[in-house]
Amino acid sequence: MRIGELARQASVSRDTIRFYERNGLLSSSPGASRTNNYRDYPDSAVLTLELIQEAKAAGFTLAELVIFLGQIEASNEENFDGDAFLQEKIEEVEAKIIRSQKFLQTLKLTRQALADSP
Amino acid sequence: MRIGELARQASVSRDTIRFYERNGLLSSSPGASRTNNYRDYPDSAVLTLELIQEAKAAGFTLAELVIFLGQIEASNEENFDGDAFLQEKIEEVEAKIIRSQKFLQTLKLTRQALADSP
DNA sequence: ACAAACCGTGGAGTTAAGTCAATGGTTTTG
DNA sequence: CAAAACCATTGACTTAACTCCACGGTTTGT
Repeated sequence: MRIGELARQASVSRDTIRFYERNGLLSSSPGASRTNNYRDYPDSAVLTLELIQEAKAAGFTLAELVIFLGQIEASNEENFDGDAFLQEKIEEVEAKIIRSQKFLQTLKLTRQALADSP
Repeated sequence: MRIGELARQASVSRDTIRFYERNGLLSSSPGASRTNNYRDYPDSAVLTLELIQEAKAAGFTLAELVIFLGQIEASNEENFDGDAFLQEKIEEVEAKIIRSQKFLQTLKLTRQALADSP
């Protein structure tokens, strides 16, 4: 599919897609046409973009995502130890979720206090 | 307490504290001394800074935090409706936690796949 | 008393993650 | 077949959230 369609399906801008691609988070084939040089994306690119949104929500930077996505690629290659990286990131995300939940609780309590007082 | 001590206790830099204060997330008394103009913070500032870290983990911007902290202040003032704001933010944070958990799951599965394959 | 450690202000610089605009091709559609 | 819609590249711009530096005053430890 072409960039506009991908942008619609994944709810991100075309500029963002090109930006991600420049930074190695996504790739496209050069397109079969030969009269143009439009990017051509596989359907799976939608999933990749969704994964990126999830990762960002979890506090990942794009640089970390590049590593993570590379990890997936390399997972059937030999002697590459991404385990330490993954373990560390898992702990970071867990910690972030805990803090987010604590803050969510604060938000809810505040709302309650506001509702009770006026 | 003075800024350096607060920085240590809350694990943020002095520059960050001054930056937050410039942006209305924190306030200090001018200090009793009269021979200097060192900032003086109440012990509660540590808690405020911790709250800020939680809020950031939950995806709040500092601008949103200014509103939220103002909301707390205003909670015993009359006819101010922060409820809509709070409700919206609660939903955003809940959504963000869900996405983070999805991504956490992906991280764990990836780690498992990496452990199983080599 | 004097060096080390601390504090203040002002302003410049940095990084991440986009976003926008200009220019010029290509495809689709009425 | 022309207008509308799409695409590419380049490079400048933006915003948030810091971070650093220079300068000069203050406190504290020895």
